[in-house]
Amino acid sequence: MTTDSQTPMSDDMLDLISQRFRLLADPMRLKILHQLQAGEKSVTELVELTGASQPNVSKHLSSLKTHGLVKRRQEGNMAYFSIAAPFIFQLCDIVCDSMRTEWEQRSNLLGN
Amino acid sequence: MTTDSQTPMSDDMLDLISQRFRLLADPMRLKILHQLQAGEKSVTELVELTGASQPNVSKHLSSLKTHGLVKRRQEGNMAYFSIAAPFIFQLCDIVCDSMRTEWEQRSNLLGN
DNA sequence: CAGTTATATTCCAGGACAGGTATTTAACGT
DNA sequence: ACGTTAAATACCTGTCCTGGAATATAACTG
Repeated sequence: MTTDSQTPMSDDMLDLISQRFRLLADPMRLKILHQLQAGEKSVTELVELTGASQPNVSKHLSSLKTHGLVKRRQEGNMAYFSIAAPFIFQLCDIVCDSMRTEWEQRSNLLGN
Repeated sequence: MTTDSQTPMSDDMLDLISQRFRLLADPMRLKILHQLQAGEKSVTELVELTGASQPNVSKHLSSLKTHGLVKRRQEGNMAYFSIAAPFIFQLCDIVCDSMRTEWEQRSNLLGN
């Protein structure tokens, strides 16, 4: 299924979509998600891997969880987080590909 | 080609990707892009279609153009804008689909 | 129970950004 | 040249949001 380009999109829908994108519009959150792509991680692990402060990581994880992008599993003392919405990597792939093609076009303009 | 989940992503790359997402993380910009999906539009047309002020629309178009998402064509007195990066609609489609499936899951939980 | 470790939360300060108003620039018609 | 229309820019303000520091909560250990 694809988005209809004819019917105008409701403002509520636009808000929801932009909300989703805003969640991905932060380098630290992307970093966390990228680390989680390799598999489930505890908060402490993510703190070490990202170099961010523990409260900062916890806060980002909280918002990611609220919006359903990650899920949380508690085990004893610690909390393990993992990806709940694999589609985000499709999004990142599309963005990365678009940047690659742009760079290629630019280098072609310069090189030839 | 797909994003490598093994090698850590550089901070610069994460910044660039998040920048792209941030461009889509605004309802008004999404509205403008959605209108442009139907075809090239002048600034005045976009002002009418979106209900935003003219300076506001111009500013959004400016940032969209700077990041290569739209292109500008001048004709006499007026400026026509059109989509330069169709991949953004892939992104929106993926997000919309993800929201649809979430809602279906929720309604299933409630209904059954 | 006291101490320690892991995580979450609160509070605050600084920066980024969207929208409004006013103004400017540019191109057209008379 | 003047007036008008289209678009862009400058400036300001309020708001959102990120990150840091301190604190709170929760679970384990002895």
